[in-house]
Amino acid sequence: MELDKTDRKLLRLIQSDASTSVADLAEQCALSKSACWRRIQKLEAEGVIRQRVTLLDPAKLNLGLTVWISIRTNQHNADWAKKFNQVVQNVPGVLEVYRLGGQIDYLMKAVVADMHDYDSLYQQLIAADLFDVTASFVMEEIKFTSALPV
Amino acid sequence: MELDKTDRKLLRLIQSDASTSVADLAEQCALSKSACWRRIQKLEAEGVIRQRVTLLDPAKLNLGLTVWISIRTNQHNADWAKKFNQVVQNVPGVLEVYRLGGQIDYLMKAVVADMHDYDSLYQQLIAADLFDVTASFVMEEIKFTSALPV
DNA sequence: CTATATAAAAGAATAATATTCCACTTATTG
DNA sequence: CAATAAGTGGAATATTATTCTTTTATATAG
Repeated sequence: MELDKTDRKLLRLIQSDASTSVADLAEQCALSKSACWRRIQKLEAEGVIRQRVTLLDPAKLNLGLTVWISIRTNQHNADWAKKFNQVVQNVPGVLEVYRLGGQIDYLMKAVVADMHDYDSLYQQLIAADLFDVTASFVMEEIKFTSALPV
Repeated sequence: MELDKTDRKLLRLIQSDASTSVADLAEQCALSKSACWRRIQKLEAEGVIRQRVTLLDPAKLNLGLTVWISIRTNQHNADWAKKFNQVVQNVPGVLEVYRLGGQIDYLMKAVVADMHDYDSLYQQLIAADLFDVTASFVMEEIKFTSALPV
């Protein structure tokens, strides 16, 4: 499962555009169509390639406000964690949740239409019994990519 | 540019799998192939659909450590902002950067192999003259989706 | 060094899918 | 109601993915 230079090039290309044809990829990677195709299959089978997704414009869907929510809790037990998990998985608008090391216990990304919409999301969250919640609203998206450096 | 129920269903489907065939999508949305295809084209033209990307597994690419970096600055001027922008755009491993309202000025997501790798990223960043930098390492990814609620 | 085995490659053949085209239906407007 | 526009489904065509076969390269034993 070692990735050579060609695998990496292939990954770089498909990361930024999942709809490029195998023929195009093959040409750019100096491979035949079939060799290129086999490499892609292999990368999928190995799990290097996880998923092909379509990215939408949040603003066009009336989700113009992105908010980062820092959470601290005083409930460090399995039951609470389970409940918290349940809540965040089921609240639409919550896109990402991370458990962190350090001061902040959890970091969460959510998209909402406006402040009023945020408030209703906030109300849903505190049902999970949080200790300290701090919201920071996104003023500007300076960089946003899903492309890992390969 | 109003989205009806069928558009929304279509968007939900392609958000989680960009490789579904038009025929499959058409069936699931109770449309003919050509009607379905035309809707997709329209959504692309309108900019609702932004991009189709391939998501890779960071761990398989030796990028097993995700870090969230909070930044405060005392340089609130255009020159500094421009320089900061330049730096973050060009450092690979930095995937996302947001300018926030509130205590924290900027929030940044980066992927690295390990602590040593993080240190070298940190060194590159402070070249941009930052006031206060706090790193929080991701212990667990509890939720991670690019699918907006439509 | 050659013979042979193994793996990988290219290119042709086929299957699947996307895209276009056209005849027809359904809504809209004066 | 007629006229027009907009949209639809299904067949025709073009493009692309996938499989298959033949060839080429690579490694290894003798």
